[in-house]
Amino acid sequence: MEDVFKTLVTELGPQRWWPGDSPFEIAVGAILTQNTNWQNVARAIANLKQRDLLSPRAMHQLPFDELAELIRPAGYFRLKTKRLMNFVRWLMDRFDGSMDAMSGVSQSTLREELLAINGIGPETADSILLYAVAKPTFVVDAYTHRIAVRHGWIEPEAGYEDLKDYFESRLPDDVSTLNEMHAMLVVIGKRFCRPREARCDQCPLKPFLPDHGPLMPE
DNA sequence: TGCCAGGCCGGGT
DNA sequence: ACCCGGCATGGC
Repeated sequence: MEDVFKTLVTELGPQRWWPGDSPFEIAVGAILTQNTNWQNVARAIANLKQRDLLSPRAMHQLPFDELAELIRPAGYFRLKTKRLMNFVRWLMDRFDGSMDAMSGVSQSTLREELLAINGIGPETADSILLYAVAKPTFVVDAYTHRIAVRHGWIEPEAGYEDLKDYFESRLPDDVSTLNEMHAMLVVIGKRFCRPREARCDQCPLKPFLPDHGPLMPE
């Protein structure tokens, strides 16, 4: 996996993720991008930013319908409005709206608390932990799963925790590595590992394919 | 034109 | 402990 990491860095260069100017913006993006194209999320975030609503306090006071209308481009907008408000309510109650204050709590405790919020699952929680709070955790997503399965690293039935364990046990436990690794896997996924296409000819990770048999689309 | 995008929840087996 | 339908917009 170290070789995979080095290969990706050589091919892609550092990604400097997550796109976003503040920890709160990153957390909002993590919720909005659930099963959604980032381009649509960017629109929603631009709407919020334009009105100076991209802060915990401002969003906390925003009426449901107004928030819903602004994030509409991100899809599932009524659902995501609830999820954003759940998160912001927790952030205000627990940390007085300060994302920075989150780093004073242990990773495992913070993860449990995030998972207890309705609308925040394992990927969103880990994204916030890694990219907004700088806790060393690996983020699993659809690309991670697809790439790992297609390269024969793990069985197709593998769940979130299986994949998380797979990568974490093979990578150093530091924020910058886990950050870059996930970011680079997403780039690879978008570029070379589309669904329905088993052809990974152009993929820089091709040398790391197992030599036992053809690739099956998950 | 359908398929897809950086999931998660709730109800039913 | 899984399995599935629902949730919604915009680009290709």
